[in-house]
Amino acid sequence: MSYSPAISEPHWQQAWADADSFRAKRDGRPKYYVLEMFPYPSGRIHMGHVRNYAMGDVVARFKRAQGFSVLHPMGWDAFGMPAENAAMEQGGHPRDWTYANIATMKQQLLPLGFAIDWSREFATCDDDYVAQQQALFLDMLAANLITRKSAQVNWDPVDMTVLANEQVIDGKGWRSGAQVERKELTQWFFRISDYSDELLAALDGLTGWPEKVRLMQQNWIGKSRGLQFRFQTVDAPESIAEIEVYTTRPDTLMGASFVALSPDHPLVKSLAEHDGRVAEFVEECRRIGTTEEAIETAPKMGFDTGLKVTHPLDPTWELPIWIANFVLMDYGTGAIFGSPAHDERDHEFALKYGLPIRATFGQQGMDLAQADTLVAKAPYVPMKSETVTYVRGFAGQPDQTGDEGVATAIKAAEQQGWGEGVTKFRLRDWGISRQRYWGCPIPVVHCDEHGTVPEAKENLPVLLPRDVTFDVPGNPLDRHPTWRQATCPVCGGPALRETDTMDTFVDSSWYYARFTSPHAATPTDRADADYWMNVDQYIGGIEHAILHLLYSRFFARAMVKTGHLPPTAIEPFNALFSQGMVTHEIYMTRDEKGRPVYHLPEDVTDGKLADDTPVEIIPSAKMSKSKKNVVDPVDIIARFGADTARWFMLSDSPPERDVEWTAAGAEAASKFLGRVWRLADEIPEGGDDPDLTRSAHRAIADVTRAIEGFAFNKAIARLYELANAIARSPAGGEHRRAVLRILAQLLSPLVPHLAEEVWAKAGGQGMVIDAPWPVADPALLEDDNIVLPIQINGKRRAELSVPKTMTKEEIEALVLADETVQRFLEGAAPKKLIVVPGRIVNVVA
RNA sequence: GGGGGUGUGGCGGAAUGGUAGACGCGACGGAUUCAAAAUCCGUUUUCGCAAGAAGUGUCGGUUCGAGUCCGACCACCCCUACCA
Repeated sequence: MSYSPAISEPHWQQAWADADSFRAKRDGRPKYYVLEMFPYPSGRIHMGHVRNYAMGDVVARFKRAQGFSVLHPMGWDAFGMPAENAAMEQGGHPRDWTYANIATMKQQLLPLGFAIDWSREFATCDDDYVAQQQALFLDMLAANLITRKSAQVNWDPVDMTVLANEQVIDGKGWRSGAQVERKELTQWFFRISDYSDELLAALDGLTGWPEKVRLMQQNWIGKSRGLQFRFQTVDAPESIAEIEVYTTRPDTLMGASFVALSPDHPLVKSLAEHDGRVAEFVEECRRIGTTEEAIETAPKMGFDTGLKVTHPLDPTWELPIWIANFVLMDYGTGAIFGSPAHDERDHEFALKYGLPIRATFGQQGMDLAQADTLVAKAPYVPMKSETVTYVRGFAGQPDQTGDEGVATAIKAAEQQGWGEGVTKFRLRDWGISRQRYWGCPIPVVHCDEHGTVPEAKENLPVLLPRDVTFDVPGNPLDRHPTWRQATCPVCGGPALRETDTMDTFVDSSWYYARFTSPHAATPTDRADADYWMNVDQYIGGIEHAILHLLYSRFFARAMVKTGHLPPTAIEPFNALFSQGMVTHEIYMTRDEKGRPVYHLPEDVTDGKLADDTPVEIIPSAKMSKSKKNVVDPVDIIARFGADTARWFMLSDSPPERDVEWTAAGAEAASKFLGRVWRLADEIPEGGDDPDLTRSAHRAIADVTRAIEGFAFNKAIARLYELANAIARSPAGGEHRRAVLRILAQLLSPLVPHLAEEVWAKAGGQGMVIDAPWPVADPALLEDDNIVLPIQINGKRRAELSVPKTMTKEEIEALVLADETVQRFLEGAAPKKLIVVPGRIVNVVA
């Protein structure tokens, strides 16, 4: 008989299901909530899913064995554009496409044997989830966490929808790849920027998060301290009497040589109405901003309005007002003053348009002429912590650091009453309106009399109409003959429904909370939320380091404010782990025109195709359909079983790093698991082997530590060692069985099906999944005799086997008597003799 | 431009400042076999027959002792980017 995962894996999965082993229960035990980022139902699972969920499963099973009440749920991030795209391309309905994909993927996921509480499963497109998300929306609206404002948005002309800034990559839509246009629309916004400071400050407390992710969030929030003030214009139309600017370098104000407005600035719009050339220039900026290469190489472009402002420190000094393409409307006030001496962009702009370049400071000790020379060809931008000499300063000592210069400049402006120190953030409000069908409808109506009115809670959910088509671009909700017709909850009169749906990031911003009570008639059940929150361990890809995690942190705050989560859940994820990708070599040939043709791994043997054509092997990259370097988990499970896939995904590479899938590695994993099975299948008679007991206890200690430290590759290395030790050991009978039971327990989080087989064969009671995690006996972790390496001048030259209890003096005597040591010493006494008990000896000759 | 990270055998990777290369892959040798697959047992950092010597990107430093700590440099990777 031999190991047959195709039979045993479904058997044990059934046994676990029969025992309802994975249902999360609120009981007296301490709880543990482990969550992996839920998948988008694209249609098939891939190796990345296997790796992600295998890691979560190890944690879930390990904590379960340690006596925790474990919550380990699974769901589907089910709204989003691919469903609509599929409907456009192949016909059909997004809803049908999505639920069919969910069914397929669930059938692919189940054979992996994950310890998931499937009774909590939901999809974000379920009517129930939509209902609770809308209830949450109304509560947030009432709590002033949502606002509606007109905003410049990124418009994707292909998908006919608005994109968030972060969904625009190099000026193109992240899904469609189309050039993004600017467009003004009234949008719904979550007021995340109200929480900028708090979201930033709270990062310090997230000690269970990778430093890297915290840093990325910190940069994204982008806090800066600067001065805000108004320039008075000279002889300008009344509508532009003053221009408000923001600067982080107010200390360079005496080097100002121009004021520049963003092309999107409201003042520019009013100027454009009177001056066709302004309108033309703005138009040109927009064109440049959205053409192919422009983003990288965009030249500085400016337009002199001919208008002037007066300098706040010298009313007789006038500066020209320009419009410049490099000034962003989204940041600060959309207007700046240019100080070319100490800013690269301003310097480039000044050189191009012949504007003056005047230093405000130079290297320490420089006089005015030297400083001006210094900045003539290139700007001087030292670290703000560096001490410089101000030659055109207006506040503080001539010699001070940039930081001091900024602080004293702000102070002076405030004292003189013409400006104030302000803190700005890069983080902007989160626009959630999408002109799409397949998303959660925003539950408001527009009434002629009462304006925009929230839908009444008793009228929820506002569900999507099913009878829609996707034969033309744009939002089918706009075209629907009756869906928009609604009743105003205030006056009962006729009203029109909002046709925008929510950004799908909204759906994933609170699903972790919903899992604590997935069937509650409110967004959460407080008793459940209080018990299960927070997520103790969250696991997912680094690609969500900023958006998803930041939005989730905002939502947790919003849910605390609206009473849906306890205040302790304000940071919802105690610990975060970012796992690496699954990669594979790429196999390529070229067609007659030299274009690359990619080949699937299963079509390549020994670097050749079936017809003997050699393929070019390109180094590993993330598995992707376009490069055809994909391995389908379904095929691997069919061939080797789930445990092999799980084992290989966790072995070799550290979890945070990329892992390369290789056929040889998968086969090796399968071979090892077969070997373990045979070890349990053929248990010889024989006696005890104390060395084996020691090996087992060392393995318990090491594997436990490795799993706790997310070092699954190291846990696996120790399990190889234990299996090898058993194979070599003369132990037999009950002693061998006892050690095999320990092996089964240690294997169970990683390869749970095989572990049950081994447990059963080795005479374990019940199922290994119900056995408490073993604890190592400290007395068995060390040998009575230890091998002490002897270094001479720091190089290992000899070794000494001594009893653990031997004293330092006895060891010293033995070392000096050692043949090798004597040869090196050549009769002389050692300069120094260092004995680190139980560790090492170093002889300094 | 800014920020972060990583450099260890043919490969993936181990090493609380204390025997560098655990464990695995691959390779090589052997056993078993009519033969092969599977399985089992060895060897496998480099140079050297050996004794031995060298060795963790480069150069320096701290230390009895450095892959690990400090400084400079080189290379590669990732993120981010006109943020005033």
